[in-house]
Amino acid sequence: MPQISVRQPDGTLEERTVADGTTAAEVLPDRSVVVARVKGELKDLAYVVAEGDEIEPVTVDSEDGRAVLRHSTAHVLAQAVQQLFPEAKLGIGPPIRDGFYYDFDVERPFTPEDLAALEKRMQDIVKSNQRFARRVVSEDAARAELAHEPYKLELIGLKGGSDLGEVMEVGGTELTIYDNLDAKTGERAWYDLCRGPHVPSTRVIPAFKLMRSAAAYWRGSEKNPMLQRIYGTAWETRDALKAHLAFLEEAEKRDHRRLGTELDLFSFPEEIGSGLAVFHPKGGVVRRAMEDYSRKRHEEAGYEFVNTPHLTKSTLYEISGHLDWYAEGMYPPMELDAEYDEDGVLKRPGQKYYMKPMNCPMHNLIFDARGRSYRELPLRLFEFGTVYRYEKSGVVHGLTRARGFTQDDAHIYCTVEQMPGELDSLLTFVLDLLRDYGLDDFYLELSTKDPVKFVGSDDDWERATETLREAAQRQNLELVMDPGGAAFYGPKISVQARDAIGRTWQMSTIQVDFNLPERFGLEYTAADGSRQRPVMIHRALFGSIERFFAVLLEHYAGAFPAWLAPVQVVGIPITDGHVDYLQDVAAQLRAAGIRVDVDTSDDRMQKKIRNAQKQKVPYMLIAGDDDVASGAVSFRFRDGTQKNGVPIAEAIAEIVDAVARRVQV
RNA sequence: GCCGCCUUAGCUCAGUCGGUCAGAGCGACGCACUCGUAAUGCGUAGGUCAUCGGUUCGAUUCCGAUAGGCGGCUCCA
Repeated sequence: MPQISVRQPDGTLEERTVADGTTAAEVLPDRSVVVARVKGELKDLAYVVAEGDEIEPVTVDSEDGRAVLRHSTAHVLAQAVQQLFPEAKLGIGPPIRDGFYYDFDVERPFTPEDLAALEKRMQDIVKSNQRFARRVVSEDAARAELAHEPYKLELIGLKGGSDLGEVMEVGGTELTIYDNLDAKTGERAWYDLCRGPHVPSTRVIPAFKLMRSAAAYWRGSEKNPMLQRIYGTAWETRDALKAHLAFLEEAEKRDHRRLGTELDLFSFPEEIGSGLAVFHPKGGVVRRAMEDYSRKRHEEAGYEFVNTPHLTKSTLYEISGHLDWYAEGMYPPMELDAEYDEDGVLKRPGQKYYMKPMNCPMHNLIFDARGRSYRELPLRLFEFGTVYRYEKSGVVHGLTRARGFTQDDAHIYCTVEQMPGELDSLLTFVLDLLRDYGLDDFYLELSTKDPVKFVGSDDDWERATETLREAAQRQNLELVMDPGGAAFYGPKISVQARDAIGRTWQMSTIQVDFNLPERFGLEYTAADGSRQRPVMIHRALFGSIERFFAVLLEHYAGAFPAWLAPVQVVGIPITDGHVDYLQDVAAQLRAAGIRVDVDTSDDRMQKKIRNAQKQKVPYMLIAGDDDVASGAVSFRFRDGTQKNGVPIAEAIAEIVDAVARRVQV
């Protein structure tokens, strides 16, 4: 008669004595409970409770509950695939954010028709109410049972190995197989190597949908064969599924590539090349507004502005080491100035020139252009520096992953002692500035040394990492660790921002670098006359202007706050007779620095409103006889509300004020 | 780079199982309309159906290559 305690909905523990053989399902009878947490571990509801267990219900609408639900749905998918494609070999099938996937080795890739058929078969399996039954097996028994599943066998071989965090198959201390048992006959319909846990039966899966199929390398390595992956999503209710699909639709509407075309902001002409954007006049205005404000803030914060070329001899990146680490990601070099004699024999070797993938080496040369004093430090060099990186063809993605982009790049040279203070004020500066652009929900990520890809001493790394951690902690923001995520030359803090619909984007990065100052032999003269090596801090707030532009575009769904909007005001006359009146108002607005157009087309007034609305213009100023008579204009805002008969001077003041305060309207 | 899919007028997309099938809406332009808060009407112009090559009596339609795009994987200093 085990004594157990059961966590109640109000959080308290209830002591209970239960009969031998009592299962978690029996102590947690609520139908929304899919698994139990026992001593911190998730267990099937079929788990037989033991003396001293603390049993906590995990409901399907909790984070863990959904993960279990999705994982179980992945099993249902795999069963359906093997029914429809008996030759399919199983890869892995874990839950992921918002859903799950399962990888299969199949003769041919899945088609959309296959997915529809699979979804139907999955529904049948769900309806048939198969029970998920856990069974512990020995390694030999598992090998025998799974002899026809080469990938599963490979996983069994890896059991106990490291970095299997995501692999649901063999995570625990023992190997288990889950059988799917028919509700009526108890016959085994399917089985899979899996550490579990699972929902008690397929009937418990309330809502799911297959999303897409795509290829994926087995175990994530380019060297391995490609499997076909099917992505799906599963939710605790039909409404939750519907809400998720609505979210995806909303995200699609906000896609910056779509808005870029619709709002005439930028394009990627095929003639120029993949990943290379041109900004149209309207996009150019937004971009300039973004840059101007950033420039002003940087000036105020003590940055000095520099400019550097787009091209350089290979020497520079040999010194910096970038050619050793990142040659793959650079545009191939141009060979210049080689001379040959009549016989084609090389007389004078050429020079290799590269498009620059980073600004820092150039800034180092500026630091090194003359002797530096400790009195100059911290020296903050800032540049909107355009760089070119040869991104692999499959990764180029609109403005967020381009081959040419402009970094708002600065390098701060300071003493070791100045570093903590500098990092502290820098982080505050970064977050304040991002808030001014309308992002206000952040968390920080600390990327630490990659044990393989790094240079410099462990001491330096440790000191820099600690300093960054301390600066991060002072911000009172959530801090997430990213072990091994640093660049080769130093640890990094990145600022992650959540946008209006809850997606997170990596924004600013701040990196400490002990390496480049050494490679470039950077020095300053200290107060005691000795030569010292500065520490270098790399930082970009936007990351790239193009990318930040895209993030803001999606964040605002194209409806920029007035200070960023390409057209801030559109004047809409009721009839042609009111055009001159509005032109006069527009001239006054223009004199106040406002970007304003008057719609003089021969469209009807309603059509002009529709056009301005579709262009997401923050202010429509409408004027008809009534307004002219009283020296006023009428506002229409993007949300459809209106404010009529506003005296011109007042209207101008309101708009100018909203722009100056950078508020959303 | 790898796998799959896609590329028809400025945009969004019909269509051709190889043979008057090159279409629509929006946009642009023109004419009429002069109108109070999300589409006035009529008309005109626009495409060698991504490019190159092959199969065929005949290709936008089938095949191949290339370029570009999309979704993933890998990558992202």
